[in-house]
Amino acid sequence: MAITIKDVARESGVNVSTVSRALNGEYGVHSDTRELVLAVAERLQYRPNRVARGLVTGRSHTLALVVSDIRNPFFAEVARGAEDAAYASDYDLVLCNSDLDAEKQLRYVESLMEKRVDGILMNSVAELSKKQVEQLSNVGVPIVLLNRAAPRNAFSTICADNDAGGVLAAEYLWKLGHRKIAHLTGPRHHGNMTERANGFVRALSEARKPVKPVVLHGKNNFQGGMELAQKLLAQHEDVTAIFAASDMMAFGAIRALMEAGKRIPEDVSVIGFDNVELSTIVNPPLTTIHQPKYEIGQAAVEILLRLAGRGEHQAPEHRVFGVHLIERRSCMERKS
Amino acid sequence: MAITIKDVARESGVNVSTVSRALNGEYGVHSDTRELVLAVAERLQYRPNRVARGLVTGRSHTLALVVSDIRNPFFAEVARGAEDAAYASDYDLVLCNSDLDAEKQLRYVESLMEKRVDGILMNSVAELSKKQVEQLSNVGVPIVLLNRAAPRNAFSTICADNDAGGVLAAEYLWKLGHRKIAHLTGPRHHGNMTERANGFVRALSEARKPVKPVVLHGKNNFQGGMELAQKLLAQHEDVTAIFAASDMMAFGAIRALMEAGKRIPEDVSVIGFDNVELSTIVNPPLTTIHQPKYEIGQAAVEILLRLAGRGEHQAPEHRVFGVHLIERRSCMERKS
DNA sequence: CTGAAAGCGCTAACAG
DNA sequence: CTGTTAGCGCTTTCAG
Repeated sequence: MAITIKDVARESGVNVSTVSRALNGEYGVHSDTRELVLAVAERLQYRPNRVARGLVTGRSHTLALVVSDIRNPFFAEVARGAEDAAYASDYDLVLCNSDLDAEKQLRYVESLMEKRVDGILMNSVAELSKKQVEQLSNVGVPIVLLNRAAPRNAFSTICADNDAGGVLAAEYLWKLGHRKIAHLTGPRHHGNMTERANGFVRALSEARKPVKPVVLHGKNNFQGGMELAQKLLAQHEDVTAIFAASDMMAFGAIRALMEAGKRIPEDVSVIGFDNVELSTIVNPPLTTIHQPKYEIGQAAVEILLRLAGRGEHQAPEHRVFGVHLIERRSCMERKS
Repeated sequence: MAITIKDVARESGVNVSTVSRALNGEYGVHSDTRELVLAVAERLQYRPNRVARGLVTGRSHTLALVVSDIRNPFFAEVARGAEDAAYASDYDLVLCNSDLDAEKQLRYVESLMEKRVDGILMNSVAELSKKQVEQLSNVGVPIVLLNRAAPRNAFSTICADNDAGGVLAAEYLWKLGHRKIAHLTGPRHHGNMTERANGFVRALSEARKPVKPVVLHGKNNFQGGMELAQKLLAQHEDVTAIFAASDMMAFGAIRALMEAGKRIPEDVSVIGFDNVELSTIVNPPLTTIHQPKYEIGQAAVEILLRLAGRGEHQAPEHRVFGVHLIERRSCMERKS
C-alpha cells in the first residue's frame, strides 16, 4: 500500500503527531526534528492522503462549478477564471453540466454535498420552488449564484449588469434609427437573460418614440438562435434589427438570416451579448455587449473561499460587474 | 453537526453496520429491517459522507480531466463527453487547466494523487522526460492520454487518427491543384499535432509531383493562428493554401489573411482540423477534418472506469477514432 | 517541544 | 440476519 504518516513516524523515530505538525509547518516543533521528518518524508516519497485529512478537518479543499453546458464559450471562460482562482488557493474544481434541468441540478448538489465540497458556484435554473430554495439554503455550504435565480438574500450572487446591457443595446439600436426590432432570448425565467430582456424592453418603451419589440424565447445556443431567427422571419419579415441575448444565439441568428438571403448589416442589424472571443471572426464581426467572463469566474471563487473560510451563514454578498458595448460591424444605421 | 450513520443506527435501534448494509443495498438484511432503516434515514435527512466512505474503500469516485485550456472549444466538447459519461456512472470530474506546462501538469497530477482520484484523463505535454514518464506510470491510478505523448505501452491512449487526418488534408489540397502550401501548427512536440503534420508532409512528399510545405509552429489558439499567418505572409506571399492544425488556429489565420486583404478561398484556401461547431459560422464556412470530440471524452472515461474497476496495472488500451473531411467553402481549386 | 490517545464517519471481516 | 470490533490515515486535544 501507499506509504503513510505512520511509516514516516517510525522511520524518523518520532510520533505521528509530531510528523503531522512538522509537515503542516506548525509552530512548536524543534527545527532539527522538523528537518529530520521532512527529509524522511522526502526519502520515502511520502504523499499525504487528503481524504483522511478531509475526514478529520471536515474540509475537502474542493469547490464545484455547476453550469448548464461547458461547451457554451461563455461558461468555458467563466470556468477558466474559476479554476485559475481555485488553483491559486490550492483548491480543486469539480465540473458539472446541469443543462439547466432542475432535477439534474438538485442531484448534482446532493452528490456534491455528500462529497463535502467546500462551496458551490452555479448558474442555477431560475424557476426554483420555495422548497428548492430552502433546500439549497440548508445544504450547509456556501453557494454563489452566477445569476439572480432566487429571492434576494437567499444566496450570494455575482454577475454582469444584465439590465444595463439590455438598455445599452436598446439605446444603440434606437439611435441607429431602428424601429422594427426583435429580441431573441433564452428560456423564460432564465435569470440573467430575463434581466437583459427587461432592460431592453423598458429602454425601448421609454424612448422618445416608444418601440415595442418582438420577443422570442428559445434555447440559449447556436441552434436556438437559428430556430428563433427562422421563426422571426416567418412572422415578422419587416424587422430591421435583432438583439440576441447571447453571442451564441446571435451566431445562430446570423446563420439563419444569411441562409434566408438577408445581408448583415445592410438588411438587418444584429447585436449580441457576452463578447466571446469568436465574435471577432464571424462575418461581419459581431457588435455585442461585453461582460467580464473570466473575472466573474475568478471573483466567484474568491467570494466562495471567503465564505468557506469563516464559519456559519453570513449575509450574502452581491457583486455586479459593469458591461459595455463593443461596436463592430454587424449593425448599421437604418436609412428609411 | 451533520447527521451520521450512528444517528440512524440509534434511532432505528440497530447497529451501524446494519445501517451500512441496508443503505448500500447489500444482501443479508431482512427486508423489514431495511425498510425501517431507510425510513429513518429519510426522516432524519441522512446524507452519507463520501469522504469517510472513501477513506475506508480507498476509492474516491472521482476522476480528473487535465486539459491545456478548457476555453479551447475542442476540449470543452471532450469535457462534456467525459463529464456525461462520469455522471452516468456516478463519478465526479475535476477539471484542471495545464496550459501544456510540464511543471503545472506535474503539480496537478501530484495534487490529484493526494486526493486519491480514481483515474486521470489528460492531454499531456509531449516532451516528457524518461523520469517524468516513470513518475507518471507509478502514480498508481490509471491514466488515459488524449494524445500520444509517451512511448507506446506506457499509458492507455485515445485519440483521433491524426496522421490520417493530415493525409486527408494533403490529398485534398493537392487535388485542388495547390502546390505552394503551408502548414500552421502548434508547439513542437505536441503529440496530436505532430502526427497531423507528419501525415500531411508525408502525403505531400509522396504525391505525383512532390510538394514540400512550409511548416510554422506557434500557439494552438486563435491568437497563434493569427500570428503565424502574419509571419507566413511576410515570408511566403505566394502560398495558395493553408492547413491549420486546429480550427481555432484556422480562424486566427483567416482573420489575419482578411486583414491583409486576401480573399478566402479565391486568394488562399484554408482547411482546419476538429470541426468545432463554430466552423460553420465563420465566413466562409470552414472546410475541416472532423474528429469525434464528444465521443473521445466519453470513451476515455469508459476506459478509465474499466481500468479503475480491476486491480493493478494491466496492458494499456489504445483506441483511435476515424476522421473524415468536411467540405465547406474555405477551399477552392487553384486555377493556374 | 513531543507523545499518547481519541476520534472524524464509514466499511468489512468475524462472530454469533 | 445482525452485532462487535477493528481500523482507513490523519488531526487534535491533553498531558507531560
